[in-house]
Amino acid sequence: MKTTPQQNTITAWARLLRTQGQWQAEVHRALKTADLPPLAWYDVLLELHRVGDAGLRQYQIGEQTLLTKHNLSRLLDRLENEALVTRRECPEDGRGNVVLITAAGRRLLKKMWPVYGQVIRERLEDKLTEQEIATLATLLGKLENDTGA
Amino acid sequence: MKTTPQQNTITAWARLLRTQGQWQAEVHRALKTADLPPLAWYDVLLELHRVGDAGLRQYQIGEQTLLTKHNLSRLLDRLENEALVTRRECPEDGRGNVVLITAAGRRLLKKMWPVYGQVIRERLEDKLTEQEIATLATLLGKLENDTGA
DNA sequence: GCCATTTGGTTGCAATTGCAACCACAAAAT
DNA sequence: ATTTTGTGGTTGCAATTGCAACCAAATGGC
Repeated sequence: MKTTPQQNTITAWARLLRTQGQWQAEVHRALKTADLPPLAWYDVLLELHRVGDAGLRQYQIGEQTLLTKHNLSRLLDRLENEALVTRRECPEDGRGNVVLITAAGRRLLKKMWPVYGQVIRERLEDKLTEQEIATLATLLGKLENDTGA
Repeated sequence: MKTTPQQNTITAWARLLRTQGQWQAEVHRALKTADLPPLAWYDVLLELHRVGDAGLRQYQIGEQTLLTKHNLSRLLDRLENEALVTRRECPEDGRGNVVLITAAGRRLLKKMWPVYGQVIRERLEDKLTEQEIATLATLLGKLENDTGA
C-alpha cells in the first residue's frame, strides 16, 4: 500500500488515454465516412500481410493485436466470410490453424491505408516537429511491455 | 492525396495505441480482480467529483469522457441504479438534467483509486524518470484536441 | 500405453455498444 | 405568434464484446 503517483505522472497518464481515445474515434469516423470496415480489421490484416505466406496462428495474432481469443475467433469468422483471410489446418498442431491473408485482403488494406494515414498525419505528424515525434516514439518505446520475440 | 506519414510518425502512433491498449487491459484486469466496476465508471464519477455540488449536464460528461450520448445515457442508468449518482431536472433547460455524484459514489471512487493508481505506478511511473514523464506529458499536451473551455 | 493437465480454438448466453428513430423543449426565422 | 430548425436526452434493435463452459489435440506424469 504505497502512496499515490506524482501529479505529473497522472497528467501524462490521463493525456495518453485521452489522446488515444480521440485518435481512435477519429479513425473510426474517417473509415466509416469512406465506407470502410473498422480499425480492428486493418490491424489483423496488417499483421498477416507483414508475415506473408508464412501466415500466423490465431494466438499469435491475438498477442499482436491485444484481442482476446474468443473475440478474435469471431472476428476471423467475419474476415473469412468476406474472403479476406483463409484459415488452414496447422501441420504441426492438429488443433490450431494457420491464418493467411488473401489477395482481396491485401487490396482492402491498400484501400484503407490512405484514410488511416491521413488521420495520422493530421493528428500527429502535423502537430509535432520531427524531433518531438522521435522523442515521443522513444519514450513510448520504454513503456511497452515485451511480448517477447 | 498526399504522401504517407514518416516512418517515425507511424512508429510513435503504433506505440501509443499499443501502450494504451495494454494499460487499459491491465486496469480492467486489476479492477476485476479487486471485484470493482470497470474504468468507465471511474471516469464518470471522477468528473462529477471534480465539479462537486454544481454537477454536470450529460453532454458535458460526454465531452470529458468521449462517451457517445446514448451510451452515456445508459451508463448513467446503471450508475443511478447503484445509487452512485442522481439525475436532477435542469432549471435552465427543461429537457436536460444535471447529474450529481452521491456519497456512495465518492466512496466507490475512493475504493477504486488505489487499484488504479497502482497500475499507473507500475506501468508508467516506475518505467520512466521524472524528467521523462514531464517531457511525455508536455508532448501529449500538444496533441490534445481542445474541447474548448 | 493410459490418465491428468494444459493449450488452441469455438460456441451459447448475457451485457454492452452503435445506430437510427424518436420525444421534448429551446432557439431562430418569418 | 407560428413555424421551422437544432439540441439534450432516451429507446428499440442489431452487431459486438466478455465470460464461462466446452471440445479436441498436445504435453507430462506413471
